[in-house]
Amino acid sequence: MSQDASPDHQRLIRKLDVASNLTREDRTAIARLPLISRTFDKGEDLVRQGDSPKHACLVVEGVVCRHKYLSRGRRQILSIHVPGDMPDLQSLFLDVMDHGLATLTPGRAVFVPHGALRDLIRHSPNAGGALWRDTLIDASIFREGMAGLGRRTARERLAHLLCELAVRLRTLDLVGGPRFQLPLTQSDFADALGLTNVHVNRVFQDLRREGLVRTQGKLVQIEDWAALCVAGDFDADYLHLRAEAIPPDLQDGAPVRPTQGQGTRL
Amino acid sequence: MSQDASPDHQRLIRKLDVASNLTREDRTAIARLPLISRTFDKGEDLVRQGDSPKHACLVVEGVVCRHKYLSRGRRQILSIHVPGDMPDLQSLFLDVMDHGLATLTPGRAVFVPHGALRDLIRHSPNAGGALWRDTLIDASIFREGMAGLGRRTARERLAHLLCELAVRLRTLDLVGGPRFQLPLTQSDFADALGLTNVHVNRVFQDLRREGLVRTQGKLVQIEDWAALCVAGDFDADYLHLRAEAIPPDLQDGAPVRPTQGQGTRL
DNA sequence: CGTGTTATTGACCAACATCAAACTTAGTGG
DNA sequence: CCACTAAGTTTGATGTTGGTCAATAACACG
Repeated sequence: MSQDASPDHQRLIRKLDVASNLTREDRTAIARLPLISRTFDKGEDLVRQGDSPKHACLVVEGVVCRHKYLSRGRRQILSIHVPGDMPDLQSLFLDVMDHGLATLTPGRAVFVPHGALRDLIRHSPNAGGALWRDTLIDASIFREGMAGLGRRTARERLAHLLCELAVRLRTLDLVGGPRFQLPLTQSDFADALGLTNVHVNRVFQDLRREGLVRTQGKLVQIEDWAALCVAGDFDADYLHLRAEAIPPDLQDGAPVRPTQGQGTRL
Repeated sequence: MSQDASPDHQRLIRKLDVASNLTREDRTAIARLPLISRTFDKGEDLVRQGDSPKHACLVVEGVVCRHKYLSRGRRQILSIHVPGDMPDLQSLFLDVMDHGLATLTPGRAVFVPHGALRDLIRHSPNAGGALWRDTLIDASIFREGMAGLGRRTARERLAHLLCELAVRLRTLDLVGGPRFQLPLTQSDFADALGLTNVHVNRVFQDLRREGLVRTQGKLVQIEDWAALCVAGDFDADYLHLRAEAIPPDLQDGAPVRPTQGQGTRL
């Protein structure tokens, strides 16, 4: 790890390290990024649809989501972000935000000027690759989200989301074990899963009754990791984690999906 | 346009030009990419989930889709690709395919070795940026897809998809006007929209009855662009097209969505 | 202790799925 | 040019998941 990196820089380094290999030089360069810190209440907008931000946002405390509003007040949460994530990195190349960024809990974010990121990319192509790769993993998570919203049942969707969050929190060292806690409301889950809060509530009751999870208020604890993976049809491949970054306690449990083909086709 | 670029190269240049500004040098560099051509029947796999391709695929004829298979034979089409698209560009940085690539019609694709693309990125950072931007627009389309699958009705989803395809085909000069033809089956639409073919059929009948579209066999013609945009809650912003690339005949009709904020927030 | 948020419950409903059959259309070969 | 076939479209009857609405209960926080 870089010796002189601030805790906020460390978060970013750790995040990129989970999916890409960073050199010592990359870390040093990242540690030099200027960061502008700002705290947020729950439910605040960090960036709004239609904005043209000049900074990229790095979450350092709390939970943030990307979301879209549709006609008739409908809302879809596109992704949920935890400390280390850069949820609007795409703004570096896409001038106008096609979605908004909002907090789901109180928290803190730091903002990196686009110019500084461009310099980083220019001078450290490898770190630039890590950033590109991060945006590609983002897209992969969206794809998995599409598959879920399009074809999975409510129960599968909820179980799958819980599995995903468990893995992501765990790989970022944000929680101690497969039992993690996440302060989201059932309405938040509903907006993320394309369901209503009422139905999310009922599905949560099912999962509790079957002993897969436990909830206390807004906190969720996974009780039976393997069963939850099965219930959610969960396979972590789409997160594209480096093998070394996957915590051992989460490595099995993911059902082996029948691979449809091996080897490269020209 | 580059003088010495092959028609296949031209397709790619045109595609990147729709969203990014390419310099003359970029075009020349792109025109030098080695391409390996291959024709395909309908329903063939170009790349499979789990593969680790060493080439990126550029569609030059026909229609291709990215898709995922889930348990119990369920399938979700993630995106539909037309000539000019590079549907697995992400494989440049993500080693293992988290989804498959298959043809929906007979067609032809050319394959670009990853090495050649890496060279291009290294020597033409601007062209590299255009590629990165292309993958980011990809992600934006996924986000819009998530919002649709999660929160839009069957009717809105179908209308929206037709609008999107119309704009993309039009900006790539693949069709002459807002009335375009697309040889997809209703089952293809169903897999893309998270519906059943039966229900897609019924929604198509509604749209025809109301005079929004016309179908003959597998061909779809848009009859009332403005009304279809309204029916699909369609706003092309998420495609992140350069203003100059938007064909005039499609510029209006998209409903103005109330912007929720202006200006950059720090 | 009050007040606003979140969770829970129940009755009822709508959109879309399922299943199965019939009908069209586009090719294909004789 | 016609019969044959396979793929795709259309229709109807029926079932299920999850939505809607509205009220109540449980918390959390000042």
